[in-house]
Amino acid sequence: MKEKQFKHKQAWVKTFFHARGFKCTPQRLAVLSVLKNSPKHLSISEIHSRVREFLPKVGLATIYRTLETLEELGLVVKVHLEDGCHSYTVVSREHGHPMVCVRCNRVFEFRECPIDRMSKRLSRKTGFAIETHFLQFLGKCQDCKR
Amino acid sequence: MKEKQFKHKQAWVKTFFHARGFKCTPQRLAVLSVLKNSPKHLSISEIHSRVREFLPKVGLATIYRTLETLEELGLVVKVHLEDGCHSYTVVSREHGHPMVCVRCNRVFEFRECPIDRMSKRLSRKTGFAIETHFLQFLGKCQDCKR
DNA sequence: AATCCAATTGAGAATTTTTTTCAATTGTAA
DNA sequence: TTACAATTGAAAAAAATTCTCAATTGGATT
Ligand SMILES: [Zn+2]
Ligand SMILES: [Zn+2]
Ligand SMILES: [Zn+2]
Ligand SMILES: [Zn+2]
Repeated sequence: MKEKQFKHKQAWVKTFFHARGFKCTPQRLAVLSVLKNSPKHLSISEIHSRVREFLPKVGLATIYRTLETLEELGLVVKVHLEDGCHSYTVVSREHGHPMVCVRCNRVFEFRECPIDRMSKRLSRKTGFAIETHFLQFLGKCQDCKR
Repeated sequence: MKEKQFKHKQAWVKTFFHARGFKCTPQRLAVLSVLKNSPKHLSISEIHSRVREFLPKVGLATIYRTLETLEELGLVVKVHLEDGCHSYTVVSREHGHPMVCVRCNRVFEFRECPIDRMSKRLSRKTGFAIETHFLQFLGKCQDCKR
C-alpha cells in the first residue's frame, strides 16, 4: 500500500522531469525523497548527509545542482529565516505559503494566498506591477505553542 | 535646508543608538547613510565600497557586523531574491513591505500590511501561532513597466 | 578638558560555503 | 543495443563569512 503509493509518486515525478527536459536520476529522486520525508526544513549539508544514506557517493556539488533544478521546477523552495536563507522544503504544486515553526523547524503549508486578491489594488495604488511575491509565516506550531 | 534635515536625522539616529545601548560610530552612520541614499538594494560588497568612499579604511568585517546590528535594530532589512538573499535596504520604522523592482533593483515600500488582519483567521484555522511574517513583492516599478 | 573603560574596529587568518572544471558515467531516445 | 547529450563525482578554485586579537574610540564620569 505504502509502496504502491511510493511507486506511483516516483512515476509521476519521472514524467514531470521528462516533460520539462530533465533526466530522472537517482540523485534527484533521492533529494526529493529526503525532503518529502522530512517534516522539517533541511540545510544543504543535512540534505547531503541524508542522501548519502541511500547513495553514499553523491557529492555536495550534486546537491547544490539538484536543489537549483528542483527549485526551478517548483518542487522545492528555500526557507527564509532570521539568520539566513539556506534551507529547503518541498511544496505542493498549488500556490501556497510555508508556515515555519521556529521551535521545532517543522514546515506546514498554508494553502491559501492572501496576496492574490489584493495584488490589483496594490498595483492601482502604487503603479507597481507585481509579478511574484514571497510570503512566509514564522511562529509556533500547535505542538510547540505555550 | 537639506543639511539641517541631515543633521536632524543624524541626531535622531544617535539617540536611537544610545537608547538601545549601542555606540554611534562613523562606520554605522556611514552604512546607514549609504543605504538611505540608495534607491536600490545593495549587496555587502557594494555597501563596503560605497562606505569606503567616505571612510577608506573600513574593513569588510565591520560591514558584516554593522549590518547585523542595524538589522537587529530594525533599521535595515535583507532583500530576498530568487538568486539569493544577500542584499540590504533601509526600511521606515512602521511595519511595511518592500516592493522590489527586478529590472532596476529599486526598492519601494508598501506601507500597509495585508497580513495583520488575516493572522487571527489563519491561527484559528490552522492552530499555528504566527509571530512574524516575511512578505516581499517582486515586479516592475512604474518606470520599468513595459 | 582629562581620564577611564567597555564597545567597537581593522587587519588578517581561518573557516565555511558555493562554484567551477573536466573526465567518467548514465539516462533515454532511436 | 547504440549513441549522445545530460549529469555526476572528485578535486580544485573562488567567494562569502566568521574569528581573533591588539589598537582605537565613543561617551560616561569626573
Ligand atoms: Zn513546532
Ligand atoms: Zn501567495
Ligand atoms: Zn531569504
Ligand atoms: Zn524599476
